[in-house]
Amino acid sequence: MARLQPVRGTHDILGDKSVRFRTIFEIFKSVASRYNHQEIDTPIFEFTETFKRTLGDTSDVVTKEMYTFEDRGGEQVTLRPEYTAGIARAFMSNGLHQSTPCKFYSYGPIFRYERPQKGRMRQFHQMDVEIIGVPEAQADIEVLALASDLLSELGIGQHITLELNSLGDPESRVLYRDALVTYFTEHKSKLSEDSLKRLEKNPMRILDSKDDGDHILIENAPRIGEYYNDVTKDFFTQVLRGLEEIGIDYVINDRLVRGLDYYCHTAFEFTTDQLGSQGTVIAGGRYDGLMEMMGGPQTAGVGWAAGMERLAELISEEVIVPPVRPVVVTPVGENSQATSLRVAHDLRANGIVVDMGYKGNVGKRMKRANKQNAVFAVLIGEDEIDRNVAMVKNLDQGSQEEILLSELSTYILGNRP
RNA sequence: GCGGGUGUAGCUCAGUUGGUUAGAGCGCCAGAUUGUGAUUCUGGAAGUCGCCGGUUCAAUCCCGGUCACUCGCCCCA
Repeated sequence: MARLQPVRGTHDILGDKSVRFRTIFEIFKSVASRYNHQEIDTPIFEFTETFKRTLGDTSDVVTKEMYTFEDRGGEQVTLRPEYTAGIARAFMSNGLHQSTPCKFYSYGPIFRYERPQKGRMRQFHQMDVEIIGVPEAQADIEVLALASDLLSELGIGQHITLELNSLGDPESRVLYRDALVTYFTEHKSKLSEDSLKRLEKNPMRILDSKDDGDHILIENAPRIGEYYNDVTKDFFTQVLRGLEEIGIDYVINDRLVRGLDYYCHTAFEFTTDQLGSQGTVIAGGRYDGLMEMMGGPQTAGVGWAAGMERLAELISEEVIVPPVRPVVVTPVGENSQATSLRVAHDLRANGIVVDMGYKGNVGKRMKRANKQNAVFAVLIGEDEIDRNVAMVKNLDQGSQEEILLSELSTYILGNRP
């Protein structure tokens, strides 16, 4: 047993979990399609450079969380730790500058070497949405609306808060960052150990600190809003107006920052208090600087990623689509095997979900059918074969009646709940 | 990478202040019921008490290590 375990931080998806995943993805697909987003599937691994370049050499993701290895040809490759870089790469590889705007959605596994805990795994799944090539605020609004629609269709909108911030355009952002560094450097002695490190690597992260001592300092720290230039103010206002126009509630959180370097302007998180300390369910923002950072032409982009595992814990039971209940064809006696096989095949050809009672006496097979949550058991014995009928038992009601084989699928299609 | 908790049957968990054959419920298998499920009754299988080492006449229990899970920090979906 010892080694028959999944690798640490990975999980099998089956049974109820699988049903939840399926439901969430179907809803996601339908909402994304309504916004005219197209599906894109990029490889689950890329050259390590692709992520290093975009995430920044000092980010935690790059320094300690990537699954990186050398393949047999000596290439350094990495299992994707996020979606955006891969999609941006695909955008450039396929020369899509010609066909902007590009609106994509995607879904699949993501890998991060982290210490597992509630709501955090080493292999997990994200759904991703991107609009590339639209520098206007309408794209931000649309992408937020898509997220909001998704959450409400999953039946969890009321438990979730949209937190929103503007990181400013590059000019504002640099000014603010400098102001922060100056401020915190003056108060270095009072900063927590973790925040001292942040001061070196990612000063804006200090605003996010959970340390009580830091909180007092943060209270009096410069506010990002004071450093917005006109471009930033105007852009942010457009986003907020747009959200109000379509009735999406938000809370401005000027402490909301981003770990990744390529974000600017809008940054947002949809959060809940129902998942313990990993409360972010969807997160994203605008990344106009990304493509240039990767060596391509300047191209605007905005998008988000949603954590499937986290959504799966929240999704409302009413929304979950249970698997289709089967009809179980049950041969009675050796001589009815062939006919049963033919009947099952025929029902399937008519689009009915059919399973077979494979072995045991009739009692055994009925028990089996019941356990499979079957709607009908179709019993076929020599008796029935002689008269070209089947005994169809309704397992919910306990009633049964003989049906002509030629009318079997019509009967089932017409009488199933 | 750092800190806390847990590890007994397929699942959820009791239990042993160290002492013969380690228990329950659910589930599973079989029978009551050889052409009729869900209820009921009867019986059965199933455990290297996570793994390695130490202490002891004796360890599932105590000690050390290790692995896994879990909660939190860092960080993030």
